[in-house]
Amino acid sequence: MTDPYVPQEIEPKWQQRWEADGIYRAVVDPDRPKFYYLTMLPYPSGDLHIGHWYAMTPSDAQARYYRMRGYNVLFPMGFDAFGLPAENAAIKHGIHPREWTYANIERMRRQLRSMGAMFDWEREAVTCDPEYYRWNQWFFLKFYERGLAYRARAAVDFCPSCNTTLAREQVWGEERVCERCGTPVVKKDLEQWFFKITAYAEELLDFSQIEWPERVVTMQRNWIGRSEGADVIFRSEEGDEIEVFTTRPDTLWGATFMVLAPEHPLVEKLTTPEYREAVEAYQYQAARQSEIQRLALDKEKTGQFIGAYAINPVNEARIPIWIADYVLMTYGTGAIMAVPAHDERDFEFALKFGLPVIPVIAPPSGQAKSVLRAGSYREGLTEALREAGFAFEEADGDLQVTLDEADRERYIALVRSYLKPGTWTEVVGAGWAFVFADGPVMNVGSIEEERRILERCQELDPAVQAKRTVAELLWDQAFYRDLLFHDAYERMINSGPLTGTPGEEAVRRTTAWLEEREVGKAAVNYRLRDWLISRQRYWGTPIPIVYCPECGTVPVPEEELPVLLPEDVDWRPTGENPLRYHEAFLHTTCPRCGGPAHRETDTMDTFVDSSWYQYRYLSPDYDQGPWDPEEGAYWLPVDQYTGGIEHATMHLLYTRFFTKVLRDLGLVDFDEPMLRLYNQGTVLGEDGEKMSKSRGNVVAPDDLVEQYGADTVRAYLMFFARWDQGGPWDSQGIKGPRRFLEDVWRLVLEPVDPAQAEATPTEEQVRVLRRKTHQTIKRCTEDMEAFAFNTYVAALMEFRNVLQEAKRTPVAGSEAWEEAIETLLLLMAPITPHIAEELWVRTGRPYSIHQQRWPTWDEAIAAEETFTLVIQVNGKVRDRVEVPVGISEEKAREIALASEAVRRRLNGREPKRVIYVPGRLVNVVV
RNA sequence: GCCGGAGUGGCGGAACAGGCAGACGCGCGCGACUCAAAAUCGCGUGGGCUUGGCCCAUGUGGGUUCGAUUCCCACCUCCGGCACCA
Repeated sequence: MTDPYVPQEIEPKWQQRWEADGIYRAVVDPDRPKFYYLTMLPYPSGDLHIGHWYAMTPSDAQARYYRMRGYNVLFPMGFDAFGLPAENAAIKHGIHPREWTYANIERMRRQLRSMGAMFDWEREAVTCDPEYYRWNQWFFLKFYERGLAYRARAAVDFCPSCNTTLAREQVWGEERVCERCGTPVVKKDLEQWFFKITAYAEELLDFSQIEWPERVVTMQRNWIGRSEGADVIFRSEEGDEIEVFTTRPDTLWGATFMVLAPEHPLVEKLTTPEYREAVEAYQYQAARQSEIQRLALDKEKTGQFIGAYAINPVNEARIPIWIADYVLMTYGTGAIMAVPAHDERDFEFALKFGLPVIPVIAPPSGQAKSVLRAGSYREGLTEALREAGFAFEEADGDLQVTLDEADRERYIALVRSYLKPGTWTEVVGAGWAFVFADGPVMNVGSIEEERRILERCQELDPAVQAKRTVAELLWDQAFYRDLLFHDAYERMINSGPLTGTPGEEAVRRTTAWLEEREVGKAAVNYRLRDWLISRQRYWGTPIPIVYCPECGTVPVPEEELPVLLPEDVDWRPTGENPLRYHEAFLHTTCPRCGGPAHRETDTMDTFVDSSWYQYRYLSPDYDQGPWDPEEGAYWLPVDQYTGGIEHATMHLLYTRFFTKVLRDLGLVDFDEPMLRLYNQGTVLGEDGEKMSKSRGNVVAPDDLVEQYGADTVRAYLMFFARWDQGGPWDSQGIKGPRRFLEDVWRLVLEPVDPAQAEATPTEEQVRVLRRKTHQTIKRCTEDMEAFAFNTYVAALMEFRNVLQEAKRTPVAGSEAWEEAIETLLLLMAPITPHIAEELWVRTGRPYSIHQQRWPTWDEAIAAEETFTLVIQVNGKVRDRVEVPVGISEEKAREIALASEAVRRRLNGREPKRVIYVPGRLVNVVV
């Protein structure tokens, strides 16, 4: 009797043996090609989650695969050990964050070992070790020297629950919640430290050197948000420069007002006394509004005139200055020129507040519209219009005419002679013309003209006396509405010297024109903001800065690093940073003048730690630099990185930025930290929802290992879904992989029936088995390369099914059988390393299976001899015939036409067409 | 609103340079073993019908094609990201 499969016994045994033998130790070996395989490091929360297993075990399988393929693979692990939970635990339970963190790390190391992964533990790095964060400080100083770390006062996002500021990337979604705890953030005006990631905005948009998922690339691209346009300098009447950024310099002549962000620094100065009160009220309300997250979804525009005017530099037009919260201080210059005719938001604003609209770009349709109001024209006009070929419709006596822009003059001439005295009509198209019966044709081409037209209309018609602008007057005619606003790139009109410039040249020529006159220049603007790294918390890396009353802001000298986090601190129940009250930490001497000074008490965002951990892993004990350059020269950069998508615009952006700075510091000689990236999906609870303690749908890996063994858990995680998709956990489904392992156990260990063992297999039996063996190697190899772990396991299961059959035939025990078993075990080694090793060694093969070469397949052996020729009639399968692989087209057609099913449908007729797809099918078209 | 991704049996999922839809697994049904149950083994398992055969089936409706889960158009639903970005 074969002993049963007891993973609880064999798994710890092999884990210890592998570790004792150091078989996963990766050392620099210039003779072998290296492969740096990295998976995101966990936060030591206390317990390994099934999500960690889901992230790490398929990565481990692939790392093992590369190893078997002959690469020198480095697969390290560490802990992202600074952060809030440790500090919250301290406040709540009185345990020091250090103690809490290191105890958790100890526990998680044990749990990680139970995975049976090939981590090289001698490379482990823990980010809260002073020997780690010392280098965070060192990098900070380097950044500071280069002007890449700076302190500034700014309106920043603050999480009231975490009691600290956050980077823009760490505020999520429409509700603007804290990435960590989900609490809505508030704005605060604070002095904070920033890393100047915007200096690398352009380079960060270049993804040409990395193979990353399109999804991540798109998210980063959108996050950086590059737009091209021009900076234009407007001036207040008093001469203050007001710079705006616009992507549409070609619409400059249509700027009829300016809008500043409510918190724009010039507002204070420009506001006239009679508007001061109203402006301050608006500013107060706007600030409050952003705190309430503007939850009211009505996007109704609000704003306030500040009493001042600006001069449009292209036409000297005097335009009012407003403030409104739809202009953001954080984008561009915090001020805009408003072109209501060609910007939807400005249009809405202008209509609401009665600001003039001047069209300066011809509409894309090339059409114009005109309304002749009932009673404003004499008899015979309809006939005349018809005769002249103008299309129109009658609506309540009004005539609504749609004409080609080219016919504008002809139309005006015709209509004029029919207008009754004291009336007018409009032509709205490329420009808006007013045709007065007893006066000139007037064009809405400037603010003055707009005024004059409005006044004249009001004189003639009391009904329009309440209208504040021509646009408002025209808006009343629903027929005109689609022509009053558009944002197409088209021919410029009403634009002084540039009138007539075609759409495709408009932006470029206007920009050149601005540059000549020195009132503007081409500019690129980014949505990306600098990375706010200050955190008002204890459990993080102290920022190595000292404030001296004499010398100001002074960096701590390199040789004084690390600035140690003091141990003996008093916890504040509010979560307020205890460093601020730690006298010994706070008070220091100025490194420059030796006088009394005090330390910066903010600590760094923990994303600083994870921005370069892949380098520290190489030599976690090295003290001459952040890492040993010799190790770096061999292992870097990371060849394959795996982890969750949630870091797309945080960690994954920061680490790219960091690497580019390190390159500019001369520390690395490449541009990108991770050449290839793959994002796994998420394991959901059995109810299909995100796993959470409150839902009670959490799956604990320790229990699963206890019940099924690590190999089963690994195999199931790789089998149950596509890795990049993830899906709900199924406590029934895990039985499949467990049965698979038990079947393999018996398949390999239970002796073959002597009757079969002694019998000689037929050539056919041998050929069929070997074919399956080689086909399986091929499938598994391709699946492994493609991260298709689910079909990889499926292929192994299929192989198992075939072997179970074969074991009952004389092929069992043959050479082909041995080849099959050996192959099976080798292919299982990356997925289920323990059972593979156990069976490998038990069958007398040399330890360790994890030091064997990956099997190769022979195409000739893997090749099928026959295939199922599908016979279709009109595209529907009607018959199937097994035929040799090399069958000629002629022969295939013959077989198909001879098929009973085909003959019945043909019914003596000739087929219309016969389509032959080699190796697949014949389709008879009747 | 904009930008991505996805909709396939009872369930998880296979198969897409256009060519046998449902690999593999779970579950379920029947049978064997058992006093019995579990475990295990064998067989079956998309739906329907007038069942030696035929019809319908890959979110919905169209289209291209000899042939569409795969390509094109429109729409619906779900998930993710962004959201007054000038």
